Amino acid sequence: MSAVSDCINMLDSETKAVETPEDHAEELRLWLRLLTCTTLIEGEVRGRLRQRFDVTLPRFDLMAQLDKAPDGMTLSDVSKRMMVSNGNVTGLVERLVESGHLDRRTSETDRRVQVIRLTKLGRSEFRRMAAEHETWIADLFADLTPKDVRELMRLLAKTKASAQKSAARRRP
Amino acid sequence: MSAVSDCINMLDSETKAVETPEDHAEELRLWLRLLTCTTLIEGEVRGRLRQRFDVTLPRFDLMAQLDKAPDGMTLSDVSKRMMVSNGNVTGLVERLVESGHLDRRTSETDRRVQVIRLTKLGRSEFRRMAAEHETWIADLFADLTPKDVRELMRLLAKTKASAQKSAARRRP
DNA sequence: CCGAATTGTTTTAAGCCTAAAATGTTTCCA
DNA sequence: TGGAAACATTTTAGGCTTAAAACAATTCGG
Repeated sequence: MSAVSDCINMLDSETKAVETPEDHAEELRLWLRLLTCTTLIEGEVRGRLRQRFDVTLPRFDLMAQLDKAPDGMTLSDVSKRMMVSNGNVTGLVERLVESGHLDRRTSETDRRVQVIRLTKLGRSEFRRMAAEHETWIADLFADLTPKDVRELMRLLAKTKASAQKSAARRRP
Repeated sequence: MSAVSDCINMLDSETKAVETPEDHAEELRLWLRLLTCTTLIEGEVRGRLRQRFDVTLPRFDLMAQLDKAPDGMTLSDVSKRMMVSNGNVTGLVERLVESGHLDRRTSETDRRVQVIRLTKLGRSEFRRMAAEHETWIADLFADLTPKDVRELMRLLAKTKASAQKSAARRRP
């Protein structure tokens, strides 16, 4: 390679002024592996919830959010926490109110807002499921040492921050 | 704590004969963080695919599988690779055949089997999307060092193996 | 104060996804 | 060879999910 092309390449890598097709195969593989892990575990949890408790994963997730909020949450809160669309929450809540697990009421101070809470039934059923759920998760991760867990936590925190930054770059 | 209870606890942890409510909060947090990362990145990729190419993520994923298999794949192959149900693939393929991206034919040697391939259109569109997709992923993971990437790959491989083992324990 | 943005929720249309049952085909083996 | 088991796919019924549009209530700035 000539001195001139060396110089051009150096400029490229320094300034990013020219498009050189870089190799991002490693990041791609990492993303696929991350996705595989999540899909695998999620499918396993979904199946166990259905078999043991005849409940779906989204219902369980919604109840988990509410269990942490004794004073209730608004639908937008839930939607942000669960990272799903608003309309999605509307339907989910509808079914859980119908089955007696949730209580929904319009806020006294802002008539746009719906506040939802677990009912007694909802809370007791959730607690029962959550206890077992925790053992499933422990079993699924059983081969990881405490050090592995710590290290994964750290790297995933870094990953999350990186992805959030990238997302913010696109729509500021 | 008495020597007797020491002894009992030791037996517990050695033999797992008695149920002691152990603390699995760390594993639970790890799972939630893993899920958050995946959901975040998946949502971002989904949005970009829709905006730039008006294509859905499942369609893109299916085409990605086929791009790696020039001789085509059977529906079950695809279903296993993508870790989704058979019926799901049927519908997905239907729509992609309809739009001219896929070619589906019954196997000559086994009339149960459907073999699908990318059409010329499908392949060229996929390659165009994949090139850009790769840069999105690189950007989403941009803050990870090469060492971080390697370490995550290793730990996720271990996680996957652990989860598969746990799943196999349940349905052998 | 009043209209314009903003905010919270629901609706709509389309597609994705699953588990289970049904259908058609091949293989296995007694 | 005949039928049972296994396999590949489709169908079914129901639920999940999204983006975008519509609707309702509040807030904000002039």
